[in-house]
Amino acid sequence: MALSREQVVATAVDLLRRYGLGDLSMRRLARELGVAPGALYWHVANKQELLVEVADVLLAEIPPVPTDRPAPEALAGLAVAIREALVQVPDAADVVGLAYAVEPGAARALRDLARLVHEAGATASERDDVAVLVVHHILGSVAAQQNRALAAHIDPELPAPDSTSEAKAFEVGLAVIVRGLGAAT
Amino acid sequence: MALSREQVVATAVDLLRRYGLGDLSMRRLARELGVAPGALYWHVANKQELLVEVADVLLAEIPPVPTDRPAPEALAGLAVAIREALVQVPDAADVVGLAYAVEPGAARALRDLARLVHEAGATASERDDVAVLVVHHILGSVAAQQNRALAAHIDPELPAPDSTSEAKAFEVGLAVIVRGLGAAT
DNA sequence: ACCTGAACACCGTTCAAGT
DNA sequence: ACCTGAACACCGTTCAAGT
Repeated sequence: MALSREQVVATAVDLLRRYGLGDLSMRRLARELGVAPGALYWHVANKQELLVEVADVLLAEIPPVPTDRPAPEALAGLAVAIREALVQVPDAADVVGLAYAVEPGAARALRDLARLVHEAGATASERDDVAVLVVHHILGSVAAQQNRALAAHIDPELPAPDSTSEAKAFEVGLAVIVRGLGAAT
Repeated sequence: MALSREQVVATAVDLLRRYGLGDLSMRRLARELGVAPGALYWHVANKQELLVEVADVLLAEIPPVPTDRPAPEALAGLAVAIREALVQVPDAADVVGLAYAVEPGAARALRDLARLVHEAGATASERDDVAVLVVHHILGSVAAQQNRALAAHIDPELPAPDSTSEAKAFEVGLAVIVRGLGAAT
């Protein structure tokens, strides 16, 4: 049976989850699918396009935000949920960062985030800029925790990151942003 | 005359400035220096160590912050200065992000930033977390602007980023953070 | 001490030719 | 329509051997 674009993307996600971006090469992916490397280029224009698709899959898995809570709470909840989903996937910050640069509004989760920023008190002119700030905070926090885990793995002298306190550090920054929104001039 | 570690790092910085990270390979760097690729490994353990040195050079060039202004102003001024310096250098966000993950307190500019966050009203417990937030905001903003410039270069349909409005978007996010600091609970 | 030559195990991408 | 085979132009890193 012929290969499909969906199959290529799904296997790429699987490879990323299991071994990280370093092992997500076009050649490795082709081997995993039992085809020649060139075959992939029938289904996907190039590696960058593939990675954008991979990011979309990761972001699509984030549960939609409940509609009954006040906006600042819902915003914080969604940001935490996105961070939690991404921190499980090796190099997720790099992959999503690339996708976000290419097409910022592609994923529903990120559009919801922008909307909640607005409802939490950002003026119309601030809205997009603050949404970007929150996304950067999420991706930065994910990358930082994963980098510390990697460093601890290589050098056993270093302490392994405690995911609870990493999450807490993230929420401190998030709280500052939300407070800043409320205290608009 | 023998090669020196400083010479290797300086040429790496030059290559990054002129052609970006894609052309900063160990082999390309060796060619530029007129030596065999293996020669570099006498002066530098591996590519990652080299990139950390490159980041340190970039950050060392940022002018120290004047001491006479109030902390929130000085903080904003320094953040803008760091962003401005890095946005000139292709892929600077990736390089500095890597270095920051490996050794967060290495560069004077970043230590100053953490100190000013404290003086601008962060409690002792918030201090480091908010400094991290500001660094992520800077690196995210730099990466975003450079990515848009790249996208516009590839696809001439897209608008080239206007550096003034990019800077303004950055300052909006920064202002939210500073306000959030002042409005501590 | 410092460097070369040569190798090892890889990359992303293209494209004529096959089915 | 979909894929193979083979190539092109690269990577980072190691290490015996040379000076």
